[in-house]
Amino acid sequence: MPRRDSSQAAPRAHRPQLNRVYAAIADPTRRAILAALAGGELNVGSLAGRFPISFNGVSKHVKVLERAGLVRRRVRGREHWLRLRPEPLREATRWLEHYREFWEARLDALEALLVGTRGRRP
Amino acid sequence: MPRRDSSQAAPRAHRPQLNRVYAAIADPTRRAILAALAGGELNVGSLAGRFPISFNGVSKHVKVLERAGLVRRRVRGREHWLRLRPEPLREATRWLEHYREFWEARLDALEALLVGTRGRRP
DNA sequence: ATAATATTCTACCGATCGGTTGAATGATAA
DNA sequence: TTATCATTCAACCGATCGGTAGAATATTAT
Repeated sequence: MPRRDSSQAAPRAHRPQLNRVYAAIADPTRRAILAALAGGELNVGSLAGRFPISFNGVSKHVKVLERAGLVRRRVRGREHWLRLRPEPLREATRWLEHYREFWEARLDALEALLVGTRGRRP
Repeated sequence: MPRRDSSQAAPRAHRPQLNRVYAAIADPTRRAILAALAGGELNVGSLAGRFPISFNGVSKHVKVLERAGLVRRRVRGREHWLRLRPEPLREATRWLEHYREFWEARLDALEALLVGTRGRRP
C-alpha cells in the first residue's frame, strides 16, 4: 500500500486517516478495546467476552479500529488474532500537540496583552 | 458549573467530555473552524464566510465545538463572538500520549523478545 | 461425514450526523 | 416605526452509527 509521507511541519486538514482515527477513539467501547489489546494479542472471541455487548457488536468495533489503522488482524485458521498498531496514534497526537501548543501560546499572548492594557484580572 | 478534577494518573474510559472532544475534531470542517479561530475571535457570520457550506451548517458545527468545550461564545448585541478554549485539548492530548507511550513500549518489548528468540527479521 | 467452533456477512432498528431550507427572535439602523 | 442584520430554532433529508439477530463460511474436532 502506498503510504503518504507524514513528516511534514504543518498538519493538513483533509486526511481521511486522521478523521478515522479520531472518530475511532471517540467511542469509549473502542478505547476500551484498545486498552484490552494493550495487554497482548487477543482473538475476537476472547476480546468480545470482556464487553457487555454482543460478539457481533465487538466484531464491528474491531473493524472500525482496523480501518483506522489502529488494529492489525492476523488470521490463523478459524481464529483472527488482533494486535495494536500505534503508528496512527502518533500522527493523531502530533496534530493535537501542534495545535494545542499553538493555540495556548496565542491565547496566552492575548491575555498578557489584555493584562498589560487594563490591569490584572481575577 | 462543577468541573471534575482531571489531574489523575490513569485516564478513565467513560468521560463524556473526552468522547465529545474526539468526536468534534474527527470532522475536518470543525478542525478547520478551530484553525480559523486560532487567528483570533470571530463572529459566526464572518466565520461562516470562510467555508463552502451554509451559514446554518457552520452554526451547527460551532454548537458541536461548544458542547465539547473547545469554543466559548460571548454574545454582544446581535453578534456572537467565538473564541478558542484549548483546555479540553490538553486532556485529549494527555490521554493519547499516555496510551501511545504505553503501547509503543509494550510492542517494542514484544518485538525485542521475538528478535532475541528467533534471530533477526527483515 | 458430521458436529462444533470462530468468525464474517447481510439485514434490520432507532439514533445521531452533516447539511439544507425557511421561519422566528432579537438587536441595530433608517 | 420599520427595515435590516446576525443569529438560532425547527423541520426535514439521506447517510452513517452503535447495536442486535440470523444466515453463511470456513476451520477444527469427533
